[in-house]
Amino acid sequence: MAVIKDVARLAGVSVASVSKVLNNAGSVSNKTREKIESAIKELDYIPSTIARSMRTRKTNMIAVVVPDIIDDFFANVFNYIKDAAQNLGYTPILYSIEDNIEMLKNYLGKISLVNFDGAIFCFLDEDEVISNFEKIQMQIPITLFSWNISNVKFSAVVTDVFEGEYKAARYLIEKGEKRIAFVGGPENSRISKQKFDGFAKAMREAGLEIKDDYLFNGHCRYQTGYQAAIRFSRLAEMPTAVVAAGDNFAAGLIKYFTRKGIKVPDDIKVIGFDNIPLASIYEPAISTVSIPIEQMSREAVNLLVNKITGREKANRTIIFKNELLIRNSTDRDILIDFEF
Amino acid sequence: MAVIKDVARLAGVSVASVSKVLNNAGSVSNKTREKIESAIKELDYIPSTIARSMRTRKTNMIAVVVPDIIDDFFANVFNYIKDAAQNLGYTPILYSIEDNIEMLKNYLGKISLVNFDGAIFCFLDEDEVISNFEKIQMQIPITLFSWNISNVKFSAVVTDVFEGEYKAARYLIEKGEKRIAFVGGPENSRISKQKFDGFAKAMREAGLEIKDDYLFNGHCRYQTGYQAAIRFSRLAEMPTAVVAAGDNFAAGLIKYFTRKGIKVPDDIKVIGFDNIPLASIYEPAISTVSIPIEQMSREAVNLLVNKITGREKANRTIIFKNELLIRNSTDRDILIDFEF
DNA sequence: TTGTAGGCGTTATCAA
DNA sequence: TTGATAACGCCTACAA
Repeated sequence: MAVIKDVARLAGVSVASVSKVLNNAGSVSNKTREKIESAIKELDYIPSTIARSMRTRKTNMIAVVVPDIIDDFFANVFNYIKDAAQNLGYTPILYSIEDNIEMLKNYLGKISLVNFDGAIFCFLDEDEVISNFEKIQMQIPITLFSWNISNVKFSAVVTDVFEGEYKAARYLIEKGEKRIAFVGGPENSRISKQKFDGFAKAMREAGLEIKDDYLFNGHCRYQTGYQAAIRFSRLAEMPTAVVAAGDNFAAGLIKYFTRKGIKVPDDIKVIGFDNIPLASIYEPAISTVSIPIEQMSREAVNLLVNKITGREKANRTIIFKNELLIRNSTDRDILIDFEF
Repeated sequence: MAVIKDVARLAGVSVASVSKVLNNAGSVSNKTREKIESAIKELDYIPSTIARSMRTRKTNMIAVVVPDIIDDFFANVFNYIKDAAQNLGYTPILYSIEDNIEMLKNYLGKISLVNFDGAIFCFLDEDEVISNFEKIQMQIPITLFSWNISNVKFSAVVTDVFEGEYKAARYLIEKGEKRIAFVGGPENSRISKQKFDGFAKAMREAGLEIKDDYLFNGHCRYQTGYQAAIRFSRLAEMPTAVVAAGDNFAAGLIKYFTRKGIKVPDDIKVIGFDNIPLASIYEPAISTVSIPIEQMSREAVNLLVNKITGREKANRTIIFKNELLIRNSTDRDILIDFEF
């Protein structure tokens, strides 16, 4: 591996000049620049980003921490973040905590977050770790991708999942449903609680009871929805509608119901959350709450990079609207335009 | 941020001793060790991995390059690789080339793959880039996750997708299908060609014609399958079965057919590939070819790490079997055991 | 416009 | 068992 010194020697100049050409900073005559450039080519020289990082104290890497990368929602979020980051010259490093707060703490505590120029945390602002976040923020900028519309301690892109789930439940209630079940993510996760609270508010307002039997929690996978459906269908009095806090749940629910001859939406309605690609491709297409993850991801990166470069100093929160999308898992006859 | 010098000063020892404790190498008396350890704790000292990398020329990072991270298949592959790598103390860095060979070349050429201790390339051994791979391999070990069972230039975990697709087509032919269509990935991708060739072999052997109208290619997304279904269903003579080179294709196909009242599997049979979680949760459950990605991922990492550590010197290829899984998109009455 | 030299935070060699 | 010190490859005053 050639190093800068080799280039300098071959070009017959000093390392300083080579460095200047590399970073096109400082002044070099055209003649030396050419000599250097051809030496670089000849040697296949690539500057060591490690040595560079050591010297400049920047790595051009950002940490992206998500609850669970197997969940399509976060896979998509990460992908958008990746695109946005790469466009700005940053490499995103993915961390998945697999819905395990201990693992998160572990990352936060011992991982050398120092090696990153910044970090983005997606739906991870649990009370337990907020103080860790503040500590980290003393070292490097962080941005939250979150549900918390009133947070002021961090820069954030947020969408109000409480309100989103409220709208979902409200929709079912207005259609006349009374026995409505809820399938949520891990019980101890903050975002799950937010969604549940939105659901609960709609139920309370309508004077409807929230039965323990109608509640189910688990990782945001098909399986959880499937299991929930098994439980629900064994009840003496089955629910007639389910608010699912994720599209994966919804797909699992529908799968089991359909297998058992329970028709969706005729016998039971199901509504999801997130609007992952699966939601529109599933049959029946899944009604859901859509979150503008592409824009949110892009802005999350912008916010972070602005802080990293010092262009922006104060914390800022950008709020994004979510939207109820009605499809065939709640309404047999809705006609859906597929864009594809 | 405290550095090693601060620790040494606080403990009243030399940096050399601190370093020894950090790497528990060399010999230090218990007394100094204790002093150092408490100094570390007091200062919240974390060694700089950058400086460390600079000195040791190891980063403990491996590059993982996949064709398209939005494809669930590769999201799952990456996740397994991630687990295996982390268990061995390596951080995987994800690169998605988005089915674009130019982007791959770009990564290969200019990216400082030098910063990685090794790299894993997933289904990316196109002829065009093999020579680049060899060049890279002169710098760092690489492992291929591949279809190429007879490769000898690299260490690899492989599964024979040619044979897998052959089995899929064969199955439909044995059920009496004659008008069989094929939906494949990007035309210029090598793995797509392998799959097509497997399909074509079965067709040829059975004396069946491969019509141009029955061929469709695109990125491995739902949309491609959906579009293919549109095309197929407009034909004067529709196919009665489709071999889809990915489960996403299959889901898109089934979606469109079902919407149009074309029954799967009664009117048309569809078979996928990869056995992503979606395949079993879809309704009807999708017949597919299953690849043991968990074991393959683990072994890919093992192979690579063994080379990195020097435990293994020669190239080695491990071959994994794939398996035809019959579900309801080809057979109405098959009863499927869901493990969930 | 060019070059010299110091330092970023480690590890590793070699004396003491 | 300890500690000085020289790298690792790069950037950047500062001097020439």
